[in-house]
Amino acid sequence: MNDREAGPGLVRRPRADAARNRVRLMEVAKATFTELGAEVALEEIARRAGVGIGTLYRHFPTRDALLTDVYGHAVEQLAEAAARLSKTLAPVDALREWMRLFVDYIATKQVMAPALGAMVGGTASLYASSGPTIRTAISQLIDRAVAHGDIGRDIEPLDLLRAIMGVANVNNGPGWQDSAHRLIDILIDGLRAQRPPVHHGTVRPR
Amino acid sequence: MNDREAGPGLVRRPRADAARNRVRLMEVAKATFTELGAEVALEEIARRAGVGIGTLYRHFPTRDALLTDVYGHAVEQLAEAAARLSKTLAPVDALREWMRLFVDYIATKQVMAPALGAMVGGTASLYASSGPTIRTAISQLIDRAVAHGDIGRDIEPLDLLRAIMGVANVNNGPGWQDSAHRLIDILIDGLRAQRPPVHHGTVRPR
DNA sequence: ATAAATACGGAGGATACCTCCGCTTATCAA
DNA sequence: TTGATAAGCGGAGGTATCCTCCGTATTTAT
Repeated sequence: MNDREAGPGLVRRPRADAARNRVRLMEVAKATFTELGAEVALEEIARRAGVGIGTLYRHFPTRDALLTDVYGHAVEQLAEAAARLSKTLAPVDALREWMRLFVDYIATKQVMAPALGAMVGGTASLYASSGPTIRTAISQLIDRAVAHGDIGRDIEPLDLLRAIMGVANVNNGPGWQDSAHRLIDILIDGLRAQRPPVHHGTVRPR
Repeated sequence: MNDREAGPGLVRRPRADAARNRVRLMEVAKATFTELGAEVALEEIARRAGVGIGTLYRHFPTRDALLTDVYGHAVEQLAEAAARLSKTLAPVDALREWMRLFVDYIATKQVMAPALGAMVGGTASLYASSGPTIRTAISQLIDRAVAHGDIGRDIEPLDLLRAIMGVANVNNGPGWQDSAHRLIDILIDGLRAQRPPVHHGTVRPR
């Protein structure tokens, strides 16, 4: 009946109530972050989830841990998008599209601004968990564009995102997305300005 | 002996102890912000200054008020620098230099990152007090470059600074200043990429 | 059914914010 | 100088949030 070996390495099935609470906490946390912002009191989340504060802290020892678990999948989606765009678009276009996607994610789930912000350089723990994933994604896009000769400038991948985050951190006025998109274009043009000598005749004018 | 008119509009000389405490608080706050970051407990500052917390709050009703008063002069210096650079350098160079100056300010007084950050778009109150000054300064530089035909792209002035702040917000590793400087060059090249048709023969290659 | 592991949950200590008000001190007029 | 009074001081204390700790309750596996 038991699918585990007995003995010192014994691993019990996780308790049903624990699993239930964890899932419920994540659902409630996501809704509450969206409704009240990422600074909401953790006790509010526990209260809404109908569990004690102790339970919340047991499952997610820090606020960052909670944010990471709640929004981690978004990071994965962004990483997948980078791979997909690399296959379907010209290098520079892929880079541009991915950055726009990044902005759109922030726009859709406002709360992701602090979360993604931390992921590209904020809180150490959050950075540790998701930073490398994001970094790999954008590095892949940049490397491809460099290899293709479209851009030649040496840029720290995450710095591109940090620049955009800077604009997004002020989602005042409905115009911030346009600002961010314009900034992306400017950055890309800036990157192209110093591209190495072209080696295949034509360079698509954007 | 009294240089004021008596009467309903009477204005006493401010009390000496009040003036002393205000100055002392600002000195201590500056030192403490630099040492412990902008998030330090205000009660710590009051303690170090040897005054009661009530006194601190009377002089500076909010943390932002304190930050503004402590770092407001830096904003003025930046504004003056913009005017000065406008007179001594070519438009694009003035813009570049000013942005570098902005970065250097952040680098020198690390705590200015949050303060300047708020000034270019964070907390409403801080933005209200210093935002316009900064905005005027950089707008002046951008307008001049546009008028001169060096850059043609429509950019929200503060967005340039926000982009740089994004990089500065992560002053991890000693390399961030270089990153910021590189980003400035990229941004400027990006802005130049779409400049309007030149109308005076030569355009200085950077 | 029972033992043992696991998880629950909230009381409570710690810290920080900010207000309020009785007491102190500086200023000004006489 | 002195007295009246405006101005300022400062910290107690209410509120809020964080996070830990541990007695109790639940679940699992035998």
